[in-house]
Order: sequence, then C-alpha cells, then structure tokens
Amino acid sequence: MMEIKREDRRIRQTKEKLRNALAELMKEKGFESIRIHDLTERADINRGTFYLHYKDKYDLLEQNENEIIQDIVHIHEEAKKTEHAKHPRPPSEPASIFVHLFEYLQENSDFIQVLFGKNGHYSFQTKLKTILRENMLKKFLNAQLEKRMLIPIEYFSSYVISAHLGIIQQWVEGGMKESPKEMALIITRITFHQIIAKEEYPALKFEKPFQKESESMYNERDK
Amino acid sequence: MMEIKREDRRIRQTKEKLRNALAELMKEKGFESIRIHDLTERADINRGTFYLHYKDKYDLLEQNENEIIQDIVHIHEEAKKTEHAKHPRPPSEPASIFVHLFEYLQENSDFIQVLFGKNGHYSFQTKLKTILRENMLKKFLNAQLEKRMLIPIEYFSSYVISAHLGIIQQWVEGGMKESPKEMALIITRITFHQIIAKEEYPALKFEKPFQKESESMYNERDK
DNA sequence: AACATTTTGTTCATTAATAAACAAAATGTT
DNA sequence: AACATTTTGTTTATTAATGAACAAAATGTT
Repeated sequence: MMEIKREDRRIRQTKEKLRNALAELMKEKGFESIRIHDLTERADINRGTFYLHYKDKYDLLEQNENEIIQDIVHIHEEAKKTEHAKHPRPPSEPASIFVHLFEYLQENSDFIQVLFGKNGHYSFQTKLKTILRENMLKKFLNAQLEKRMLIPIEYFSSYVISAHLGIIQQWVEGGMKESPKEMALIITRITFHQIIAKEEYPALKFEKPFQKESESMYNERDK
Repeated sequence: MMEIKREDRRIRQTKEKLRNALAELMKEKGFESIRIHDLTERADINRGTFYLHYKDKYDLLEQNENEIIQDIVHIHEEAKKTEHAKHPRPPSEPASIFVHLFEYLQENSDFIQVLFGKNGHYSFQTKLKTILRENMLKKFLNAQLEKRMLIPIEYFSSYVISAHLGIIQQWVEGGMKESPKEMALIITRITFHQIIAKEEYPALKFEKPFQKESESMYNERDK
C-alpha cells in the first residue's frame, strides 16, 4: 500500500507563485515574449528555484495545463460517483459536479482566463476536449449505454463536451460575473432537460419550448 | 561604512504572510482569541517558523505596528526633503508626502483597516500620534519656527497630527473608496490653506470662506 | 477537583530555497 | 559582421523553513 506523500508546502507555494506569475504575464504580454527573469521576478523567487521545478517556460506552461486538466477530470470522476443518487432533480438545483467545476474554475480564475479567454491557448482546449471526450466514451462503453443511444456516442460526447466548453468560454469572456452556482444551474438545466433519456438519457426530442424555462431562469438570477 | 544587507526574501515573505494572516484574523475574531495555530495555518507556514521570528502573538502585533509607524515616519522624512521646493502650489496638486502616505496606506490596507478602523487598536494610534508629534516638534525646534508661531508648538503639532489621523480614520471607516491621490489632495488643501504662514506657515487666520473650495473639490471628484 | 484534550514552546535532522558566480547562448547595437 | 549586452542554465555553499517529536502549560469536560 503506497503511502501518499503530501507535497512539501514550500514546493506547493513555489509552484503556485509561478502559476500566478505566468497567468499575469500571459495576460499582459502573451506567452512568447515572457522571459524566465520576468517569471521569477513576478513570483519573487530565485531563478535557480525555477529550474528546480521546471525545465523551461514551456515546461511550466505544459505542467500547469496538465494540472488543470487532471483537476477537471478528477472533479468529473468524483461527482460521477454520487450523481446518480440524485434523480429526479428539482428544477432549481444544480448538479454538484457543475458546482464543483465552476468553483474550481473561479478559484483558479487568473489562469483559467488565460487558457479559456478570447486569446486563449488553443492547444490546451484541444487537449482538454480530447481527454474529456475519451473519459466520457469510456464511461459509456463501460455502462454499455451505446446500445440505447440514438446517435453514435462519439458524436454525442463531442456535442456535450464542446457545448460545455463553449459555455465555460462564454462565462470567462463575460468576466465570470455569474456565481459558480448560477453557472452550474444554467448548465445543469441545459444538459439534463435536453439530452437525458426519460429513464436516464432521453432521445434527442424537444417536447417543451425552451423559452419559458429560459425566462424563469433569468428571473431567478435577478433576485 | 556599514553594508546595508537586504533581508533574505524568504524572511520577508514569511513576515508578510504573517502580517496578512494577523490582519484577516483580527478582522474576523479580534486579537485576543487568535491562537498561534490560527496564524500559522492561515499563513501556510510551519509553527516553528513563527517562533523563528516572533516570541508570541503580542510580539507579532507589536513588531508590525512598529514597522507601520517607522514606514510612516520614513515617508514623512523623505518627503520633507523635497517639499519646500514646491511652493506656491497649484490648487489641484497634492503634496507628494500625502500621495506617498496614502499609497502606502492602501498597499497595506488590510492591516491598516485593523489598526485604524472603528474597532481599531488604540495603543497603536496613541503610539503613532506620540512619535509623529515628537518628530514634528523636533523639526520645528531645529528650524526655530517656534518664534514665528502664534500658538505653542506642542498644541499646534497635536492639532495637525490629530486632524490628519482623523482624516485617515474617516477614509478607512468609509471603505477607502477615494484614491490615494484624491485623499492627498483633500488633506493638502486642508493643511496648507488653513495653517501655513504666508511665507511658509501662516498664522491661524481664516480669511477665505472654506465652503467655496469644498464645493469645487467635490465637483472635481465626480469626474 | 480530577482528568482529558488542546495549545504552546522547543529541539532536531532534513529539505527546499537562496544568492553568487560562471560560462554559454541569445539578442541588441553599430 | 563584429562587438556589447542581456538572458539562460548550471553549480555551489549557505540559510531559512520544514515536519516530527516531546514536554509543559493552558483550556475544556465531567
């Protein structure tokens, strides 16, 4: 049984500082013109310390992107364990996976803005999309849901992942004004009212006009 | 010639973290109920590290208060060297001592709010008042201004120092909404239009109605 | 008041970060 | 193109911070 060794706090703090410095500097001047000296000065650490943890600035970016991706995947997997118990869902209750997801995105908002923003980092989004899709495909195949789908699951998972990422991007570009819970509610309603089978995953049928619900949703947001 | 050794950045960072933790916790629960564990947890440092720098929480508070005081005195002394060259002053230009002072107060706003706020730390304010007054008295005596004053300088310096601290406290209690420059302009006008001799420090004469200027000042703030 | 639990203060061995120095590589200037 | 300057990557000795452990002191519970 391997003992899970928590990362020394000094290492954690150094990495956090560098991530923040990277995000700020990327916002200010893009990635390419950033120098190591810029990063270490902004992070208030010694240059040698940078090299204790990262090979170069590309390594810094890649490692941080991968951490974001792993965290998002982890939220996804943790929530999947508890989400099935919560069905049917009251119309004003967001799925907790989405609450956790948006809370996470807000906690890391500086870097998330850099990755998802208008001048966002496309390789990151491609990577994230790919991993989320594979993760989703695997889950479907494990549950043998493919047989119940009216559309091929590759398209379905692409549809859902892209739509979710689109909503995240819109939120980020709009300045992340809505709270994580508000965003979670928005995305829950879109996700579960449109594409879930009556038992669990509905066929893609639009039986109710969406306008009415969209209206009541915005009223709720105004209070 | 003693070499001025800059403080190792690790020490500086540790102290900054502890000051911030102290300020936050004082806001949340006052000083007396704060435990060392609260401080080190909030600051994300090892408990042993706390004791490398401070004897106990009282030492932490006192050292930080003294640093604020020394910094304020230092701003005062630095600005005095350049301020006399700038006379007469255009009505829309704040004295740079006050700009620097309010900038400093804003940079340290968390702790300043704790020290100057409504439930502020009275011993700090007493200490600050005393040191600023002594500093001011010394300067007057050095310049032999006492002979030109219409009132005893102990009273004059108490008047000025208390008035300035009153304004700072008002700003802090109001949420520090005005910018440092705005505050510097307010305090500059009050200070130099009311109490400075025509040549340098005027007698205490109120020749102009203060209302008119107060009005134009607020118009300026609205733009 | 007796006992349990928490907090504090201290010690110690280890680790991560530090600043300085140096050479190589990259960029800037003429 | 030649040279100057800046930036990078690396090495080293030193220092500050770390976590664990322990005893004493303080606080909480009955």
